[in-house]
Amino acid sequence: MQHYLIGEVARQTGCTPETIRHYERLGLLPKPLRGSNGYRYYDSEAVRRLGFIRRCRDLGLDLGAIRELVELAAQPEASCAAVDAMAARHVAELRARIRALQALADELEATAHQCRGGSIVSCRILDSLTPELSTR
Amino acid sequence: MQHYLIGEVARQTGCTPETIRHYERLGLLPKPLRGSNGYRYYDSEAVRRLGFIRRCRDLGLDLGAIRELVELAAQPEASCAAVDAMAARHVAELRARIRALQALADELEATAHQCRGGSIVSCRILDSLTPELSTR
DNA sequence: CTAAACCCTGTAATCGTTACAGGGTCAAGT
DNA sequence: ACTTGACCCTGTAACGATTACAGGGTTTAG
Repeated sequence: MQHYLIGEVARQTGCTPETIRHYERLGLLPKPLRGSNGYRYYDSEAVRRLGFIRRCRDLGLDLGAIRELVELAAQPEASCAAVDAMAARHVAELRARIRALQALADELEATAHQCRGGSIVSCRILDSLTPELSTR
Repeated sequence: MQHYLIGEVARQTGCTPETIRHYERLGLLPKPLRGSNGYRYYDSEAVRRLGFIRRCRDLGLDLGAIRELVELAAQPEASCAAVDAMAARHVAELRARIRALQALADELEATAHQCRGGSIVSCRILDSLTPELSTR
């Protein structure tokens, strides 16, 4: 059975060793075997699990949600519907974030185009970024 | 000349009083006048400036970038091109984030559809979230 | 005259990570 | 053998942007 040092695991998963130790402290990763020198030795299952966590983070899940998933996965008799529901909920959130970012990017781009090479006194960006105040 | 208590400014700009005091500590907002009771009194210029900051935050700019903008705005002779460049840079970042989120949402949605009501042992979501390990 | 709704300061928590200080270990090269 | 460099360890503190809390003072309406 192969084992890996924390640095190798880091390279394989795209996390840093610090993040891996951090996840261990949080209880998201099981405590790995330790050599007589105190080094952590991970098996491929641990690498797989960390890869899962990393990927979930990329998807924008927070560690709380990931913890839910990891715990769900640890009970193989549980219904897949719970996982499915989480996924659906998260997709909805992602779509909402995308819409908001899209609007903001469009807006910023539009205002930037109004301003080319003038001096800042007439710069429209700063003006257009400033919301109207209740003009009363 | 009208002046506003911190709570009124908060309501007008959508920040909390705590955030406003925080910005003052960071030097993003000039120190306001103080009454004999120690209360902060803001004028409409300060409200405007805070509105600008708030709006930039909504746009996804971090406080460092906002600080740059605020300082640029304070030097009216500076070229508008700098502001323009910042805006362009930020739009590019936003677009990249949008693309990534889009891909991830699609992926999560696709995998969720593969899994309806089964038990977790055969759940594809967890599998598909786990990246392929170097199969060697 | 007192209770609610404000305001103040200063400090610490949040989240997910990263950095640092101050050490120990290991493999390769000279 | 010995040093160099790349790794590993622990524990603690920083980051960014806020938010919460403790422990107080002030103002306003009933």
